[in-house]
Amino acid sequence: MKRRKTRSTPFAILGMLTIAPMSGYDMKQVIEQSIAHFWSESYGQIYPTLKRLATAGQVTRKVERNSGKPDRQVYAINAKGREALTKWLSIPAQTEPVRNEFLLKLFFGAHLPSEEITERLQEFRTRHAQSVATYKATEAQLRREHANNPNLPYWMMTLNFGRHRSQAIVDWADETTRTLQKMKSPRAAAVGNKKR
Amino acid sequence: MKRRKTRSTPFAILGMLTIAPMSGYDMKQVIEQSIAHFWSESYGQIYPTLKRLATAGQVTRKVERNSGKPDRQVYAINAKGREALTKWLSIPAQTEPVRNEFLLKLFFGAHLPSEEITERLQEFRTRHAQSVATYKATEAQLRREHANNPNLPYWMMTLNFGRHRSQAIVDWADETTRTLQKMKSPRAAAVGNKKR
DNA sequence: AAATGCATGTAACGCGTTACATGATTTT
DNA sequence: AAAATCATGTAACGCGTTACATGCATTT
Repeated sequence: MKRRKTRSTPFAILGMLTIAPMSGYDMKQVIEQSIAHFWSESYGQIYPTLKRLATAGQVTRKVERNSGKPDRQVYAINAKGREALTKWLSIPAQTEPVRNEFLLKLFFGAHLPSEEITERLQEFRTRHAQSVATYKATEAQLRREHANNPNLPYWMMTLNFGRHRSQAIVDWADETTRTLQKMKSPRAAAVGNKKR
Repeated sequence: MKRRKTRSTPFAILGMLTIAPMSGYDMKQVIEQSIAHFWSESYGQIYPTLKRLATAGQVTRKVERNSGKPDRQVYAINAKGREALTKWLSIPAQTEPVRNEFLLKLFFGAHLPSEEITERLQEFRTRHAQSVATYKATEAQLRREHANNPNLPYWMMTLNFGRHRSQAIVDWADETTRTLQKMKSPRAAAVGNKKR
């Protein structure tokens, strides 16, 4: 009677097909250019899942023959698929267990020289500062290229989420860098000052 | 020659043992009270891993016999274990693939009534607002109870991280709620106003 | 000549969660 | 009387990634 994981992969794939019919190969690229900042799928998931969805009658498959290039198996979502997707969408998302290796290492930071921590922190900050820039650029691009797309508001919301979060992390990193500086400076050692 | 995942579980466990020697059972509780906001381990991982670490000579095991209660297998980290941990800590954390079901559902929000989205968003906001409160409380508690612990600064950093991130999410949720309100109000439909 | 892109798929592997098994003691 | 806590462990299962296999066309 325990809660079982709602394997979300088939629904992620159904969702992608509501944007446009596409092949497994396409889908990998589209995912990387749209939801990569909060979702990922590998070919090893995509191809078998598309097949299973076709068997379940939630998507239809059409073979596109191309001269030279391999055949493309193009999938499209149907009414049954849309129904299944909508049903799943209306179930509140359960919070999945978080695992952040960076924080884990920071938690045990006392076992490393603080210069090294500072370095890692800077790398981390840089990554997220770049993310903020990317989010902004993508927002502008989407507004231009999909102005009348009914999905646009929701796409913007997820981008906005990423931007807010990354910006918060940048701010935290700067604050933490200052903390580390203070820890290194002699003033901070006022209490336990045994040497000198 | 491809990058393989650095299974971090054994190192998380070694790290926990630097705080204090403990049993597998203890460790589960300690993890839940300390790093749960960015890390989790199940018994199914902890027990076998402790055994393997003992075989590898990175931890030592002592049996504590108790009247009535079952024996406790208490593990402690040794020099070899510390070495392995430090080595792992100095490797920059690779960014693991993110998967956020909430954002995935929001991304496909156009398929749901916007009232439902608003509801989910509010639940989400509440969860993170509570997190912020918990982070603050935990920070105060740690400052009191572990004032002279050399790990304290690093523990605070991870808590701070969580607080910043959750606060950013709360802010984003409020902003997004306003966006949803505007979408519902008739003014916003100015462009595509076909009916009426 | 070698690498990259297009395109589909399977097999192997690893990690992690959940369920199950056991059993005494303490709390509700 | 039932449920929760203490305590350890294994087995089964599922999901997801990575590696492998194939092969033509195009780009470097």
